[in-house]
Amino acid sequence: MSKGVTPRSQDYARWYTDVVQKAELADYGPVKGTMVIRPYGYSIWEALREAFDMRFKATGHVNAYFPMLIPKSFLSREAAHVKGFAKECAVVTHTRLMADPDGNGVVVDPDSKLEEELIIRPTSETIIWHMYKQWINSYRDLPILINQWANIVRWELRTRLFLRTSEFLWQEGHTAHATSQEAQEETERMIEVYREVVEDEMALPVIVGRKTEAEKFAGAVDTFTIEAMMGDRRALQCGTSHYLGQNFARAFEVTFRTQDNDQEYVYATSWGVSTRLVGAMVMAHGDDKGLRLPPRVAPIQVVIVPIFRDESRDRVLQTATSLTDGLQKVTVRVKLDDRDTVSPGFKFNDWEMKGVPVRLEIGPRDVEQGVAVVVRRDTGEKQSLPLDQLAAKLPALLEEIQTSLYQQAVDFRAEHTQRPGNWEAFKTLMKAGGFARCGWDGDPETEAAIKAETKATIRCIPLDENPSGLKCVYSGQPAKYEVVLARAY
RNA sequence: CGGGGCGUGGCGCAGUCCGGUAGCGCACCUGCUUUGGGAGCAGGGGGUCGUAGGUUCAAAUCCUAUCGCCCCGACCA
Repeated sequence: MSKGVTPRSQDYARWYTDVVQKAELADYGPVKGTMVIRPYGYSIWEALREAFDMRFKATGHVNAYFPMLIPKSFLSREAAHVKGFAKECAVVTHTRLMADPDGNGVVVDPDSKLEEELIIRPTSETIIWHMYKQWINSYRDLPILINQWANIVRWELRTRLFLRTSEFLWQEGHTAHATSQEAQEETERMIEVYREVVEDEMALPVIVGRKTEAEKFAGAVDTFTIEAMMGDRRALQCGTSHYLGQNFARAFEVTFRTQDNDQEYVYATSWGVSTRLVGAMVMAHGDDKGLRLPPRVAPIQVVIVPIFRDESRDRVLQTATSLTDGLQKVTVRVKLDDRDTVSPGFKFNDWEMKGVPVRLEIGPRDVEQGVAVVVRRDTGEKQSLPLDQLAAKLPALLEEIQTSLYQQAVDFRAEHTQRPGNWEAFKTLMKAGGFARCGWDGDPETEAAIKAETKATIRCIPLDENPSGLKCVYSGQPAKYEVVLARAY
């Protein structure tokens, strides 16, 4: 492995790819656009999944699993939805392979062609609503609050590890309600859950808002989003929650009897976050030494690197081992790196690349004095602390690092967010990179023109918008909305 | 799908113009010395040069075909 990563300032895209691979988060799969999530990357995903899952359950949801293969006909039900996904669906046409009659290898058995082709889910709305039709008869059957953790496939052209791959892992919540109001409350409840996890656990500040007509989910009435700023000042959509109205209920003919014995279509929501969030953490917190993980989701919070010569080996390792045991008792996720095959210097760099929040160095001198060198990954700051105080002090230090990473991200975003007063200032900002908060006249043509001229999109209409007195940054007309614009991933 | 580029040990590349014993760096293995910021030295293993034809005494190199991949332009968590 060559040393280090490409500096961010030199080539941000390459820096990202370098970090993902060198921190052993993921690797490329053999099929274009596919990704192997390696154990270290997967354990980060597990931490995120746990943080979300406990909150889903606390808000009344249950997990279930629906099939990956979907009859092709299901996709022709909801017009807008089809339009959104048809172009990127993988299709299963045959069910068998056979030995190649002309020589080596295998070929598709032409006799195994399916009568109805199957598609691999690009999202599960259709199959879930097919099932909901069978499960819902009465208002007594509502609400249904189901979530599933699954993989999905979208045949993407331009792919990047975690950010956009042909197959990815995610969570999709699909709920059915008796009233529009209840479904809308659910939509907003879940975007708030997303905000909480991303900000509190991932230390990543987000802007909560609604998507414009052009940017919302195919088939949704209303889409809520959380948007974060990455290290190159571009925006990344980190999670979405959709109010689907009765669109899917109509498409799949899901009706229920009300208390008054009327027949009505069910109201729906869906919401999801994906492994893209792992990429978001890399890009939001990483530096030229690699990853910087927020302690709450770091698979390893504290790594202990022993430093010894032959004659001091036993003493140092004994101290390091008992320190490891002691810290594990205060529920710090700690790892003793006792590898004999690499040097301490290599380990320092290795764990910095992997973003471990705190490193403890223990050498012969430290053992003599009963101390350890404590190094923060976020600031690089070093200090010596007595061994017997570590168990008491480390939990607080980890919380401090968590807060510090969040604050650094908040400050960075603030530095690169402006309110451009005119079109020229806006263009300059978009070219330099950053978030623009400004007025929009609400016209889709204006939105399209802005995108065509600057590649910037309306990331969202923030919940705390206030358009009064604002003018549209493009047309100069009175603003109908206050929006956040940026170039996005 | 339009434009540009590349296929040579695990990874990154040189060699191709001008045919003549397949090389370099990293990684890997063994040994010794090392270990407080990516250790040093010595030795070692590993490639039918994307594939298939052709030209030639001889092809990584020339010719033809073919496959695959990457980058840039219209969509997306």
